[in-house]
Amino acid sequence: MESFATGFLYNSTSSASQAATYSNDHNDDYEQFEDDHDQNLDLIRKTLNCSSDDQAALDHVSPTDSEAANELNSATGSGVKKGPKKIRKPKCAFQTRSQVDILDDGYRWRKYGQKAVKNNKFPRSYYRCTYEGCNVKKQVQRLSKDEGVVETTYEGTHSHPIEKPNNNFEHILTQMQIYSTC
DNA sequence: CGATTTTGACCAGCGC
DNA sequence: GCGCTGGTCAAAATCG
Repeated sequence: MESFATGFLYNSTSSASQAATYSNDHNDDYEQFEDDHDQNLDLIRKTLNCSSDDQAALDHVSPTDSEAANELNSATGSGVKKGPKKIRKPKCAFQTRSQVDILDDGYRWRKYGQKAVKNNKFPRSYYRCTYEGCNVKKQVQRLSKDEGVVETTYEGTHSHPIEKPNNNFEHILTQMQIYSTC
């Protein structure tokens, strides 16, 4: 399996927006990164290191920003009902060029949903970390405009170490956790 | 047999 | 108010 980080999307700790450098209309931009893995990591570092006021608005993700960051009241509550207050969770997204949808990042995930999304022929999958007490979620979606690109959105912060620390993608995540506020 | 995936239903937010 | 859309639940099915 080979995967390349191709672009960071946004950090939703704020609602400010800026030019959608990595929007679907710029898929050609990915190609130049394929030969240079270090450059990919540098790109991630640069983007994650942006202040929380920076947010690349990706049109098919950002509209759900505010509500997607709800506190996980449902973990103990009765199903779909949500609490009265919204607590925004750190959320970051990036794109990878990969043959597979599921990037093995070393954590154990359980799929809890899948939805067809607008303007995309591929469904979006919803995963939750299975570690007890860890409420980290992620969304995985393949771009219809470029089937080789998988967009992964992480929400929350793991409260435990990686369970399978010998994967190639772990290195990228390690980099991300160092340089991001997520 | 426990863990995970699948999938239809439900709910909330938003725009019109 | 209504319809659309995204996010989640939970029962059933499947897997290891």
